[in-house]
Amino acid sequence: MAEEDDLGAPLIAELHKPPALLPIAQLKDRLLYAIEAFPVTIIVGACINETAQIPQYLFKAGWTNDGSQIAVTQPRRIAATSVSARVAEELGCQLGQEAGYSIRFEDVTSEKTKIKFLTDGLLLREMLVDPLLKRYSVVMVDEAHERSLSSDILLSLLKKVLRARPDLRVVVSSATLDAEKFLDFLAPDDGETINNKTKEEYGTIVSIEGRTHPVDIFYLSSSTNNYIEKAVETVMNIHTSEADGDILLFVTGREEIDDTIDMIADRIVDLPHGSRSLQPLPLYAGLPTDQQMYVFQKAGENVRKLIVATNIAEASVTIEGIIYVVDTGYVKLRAYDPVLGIERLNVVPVSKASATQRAGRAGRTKPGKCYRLYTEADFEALESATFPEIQRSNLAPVVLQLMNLGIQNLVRFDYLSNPPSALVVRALDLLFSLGAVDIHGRLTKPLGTRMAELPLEPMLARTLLNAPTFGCLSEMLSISAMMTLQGTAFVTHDGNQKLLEKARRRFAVKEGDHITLYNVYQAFTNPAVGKQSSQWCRENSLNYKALLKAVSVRKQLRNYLDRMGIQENALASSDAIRVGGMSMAERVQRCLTTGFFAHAARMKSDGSFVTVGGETVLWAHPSSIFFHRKADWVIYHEIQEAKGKVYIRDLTTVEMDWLTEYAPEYYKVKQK
DNA sequence: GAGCACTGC
Repeated sequence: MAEEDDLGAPLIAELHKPPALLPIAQLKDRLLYAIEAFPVTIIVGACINETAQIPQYLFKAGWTNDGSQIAVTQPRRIAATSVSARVAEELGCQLGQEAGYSIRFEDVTSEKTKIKFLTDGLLLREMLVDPLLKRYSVVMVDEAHERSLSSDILLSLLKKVLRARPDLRVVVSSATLDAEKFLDFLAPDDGETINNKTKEEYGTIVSIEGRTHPVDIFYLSSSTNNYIEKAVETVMNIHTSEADGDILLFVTGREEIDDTIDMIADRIVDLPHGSRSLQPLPLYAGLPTDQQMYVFQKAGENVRKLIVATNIAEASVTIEGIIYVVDTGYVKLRAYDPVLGIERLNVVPVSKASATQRAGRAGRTKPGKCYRLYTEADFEALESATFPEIQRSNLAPVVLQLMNLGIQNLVRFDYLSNPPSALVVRALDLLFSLGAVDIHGRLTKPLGTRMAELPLEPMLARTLLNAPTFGCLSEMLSISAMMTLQGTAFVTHDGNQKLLEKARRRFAVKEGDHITLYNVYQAFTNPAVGKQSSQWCRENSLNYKALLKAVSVRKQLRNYLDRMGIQENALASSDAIRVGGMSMAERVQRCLTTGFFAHAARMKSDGSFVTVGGETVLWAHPSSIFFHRKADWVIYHEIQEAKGKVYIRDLTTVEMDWLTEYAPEYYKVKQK
């Protein structure tokens, strides 16, 4: 590997030091002691084994004898279900008995359940009805180092709960590096006490690092300015000179995956006859499930798999048989511009934690090798952990949820990492303009609390809650459910984009994308048309799994509204809105305006759009029916920048008068 | 004119 090549940057090895292993029995005793003695225990370096074992230790040590439960939160549904299944097996019980899981749409628990795995987002929802989490004696937050929005918020709230409940035990599981930060955050400051405990008495760190196979790390001797070319080079070198074992290559997105696979395909042709072949396979979240399956199938005789993946392979998806990891050192991360309200996807260097996680993917079954396409000095210069999501997201949904939990002052809230105040202010502004927050900064009742309860972003929640007034509740339920699919409804089954566009045209209407998606939902669920079948989806370039999800989401939304006592035909509540002779399309268009007035734009003669203030040039996303058609005023669901161009997605035509009619305050201010 | 990193309720 270390030979000079055209790119002038050979890979050099870092000497590998075998880690010391802590005997499992000793680990158990230390953990049980720590959790007994300290309200807060931070566990460093636990992998799947420990995540499954620790709650069982606690269960067997009597932490649920008083009838309470142990909660283990996960950032992803798949982890909650798979780890709970494993624990149930180890306990020798049926899943849903002593061990179970609870995720959105699926509650596999019973009165007997003692160990409950759930997503961190769902535990946050539980806090609405049980703010002190009284049913749990221990809450374990797994994968805290990922710094997801919900696990960060959960830790803030747990910090408060701990002060009110000296009996509660919080266990935070993190991969290396950040342990001190979590402990500092949850424990009292130096010299202070909480429930009569000093910082030293309040929490402890237990380290169980190094239980996987060793992975040799190689770095470049000098940086490269074309990591894709270097990646192709490295992959080919591994393939021709290293022993058996599949390769996992991390790049940043779909386009890079396609490019890389094309380049590899060109190089494969040059391989000598009779040599082992290389099979490149793409893996990214947007890939339809049937195509993702190839990645998990064993390669044929004399074939080496090369999986070219996004970050999905870093933690969400695990592939057996990976011995070699090639890490370009980059990732695509979301950034939110609070001034323009635009989301961006930026390619940025990974964090040390990410790089370590990526390398670890090579050592799951036996010792492996990781090739980092950057220098050791570059690695040392990386941020230790990924920038927390709370510092780079649209915070309107979070702010709404926190207010509904009784948090009044969002600026002074005790965050694990403070979000930039511009993000908080922007969120409050939006919530105010939607009527969820009053002039005093308090959540309104019932509108604000209802919006917070719905599992929808605020603008969509507001729209749905307005639907009865326009006599289009049923339609808006379907549209809301389809919007949660985030553009995944249509899909190419064989890479044929033309078929997809043809299919889209079959459902398209002149009013725009929302009603087009409504037509898709109607057709899919119609017993005489789509019959909720995968076959029909295939024929219409539709994503079967996504549409099934829409059906579930719609049911759930319907349940929420039923519980709120919201039904169709609440027309009498507002005689200002005359919907009598109005077409259903117009009712939906007007209703959408009441939630998305802040996302209004007008098409210019060149086909681009401008916002009301006229400061930004926008383009219809290629998936919109207005990519090709003319329009005047529209509202859009989402705005995102890609490659320097700002795209708006999911557009529906509106009349300018509706904007001032339904949002007079908002447009009065804007026009000054 | 030509495109979503990844999760979650």
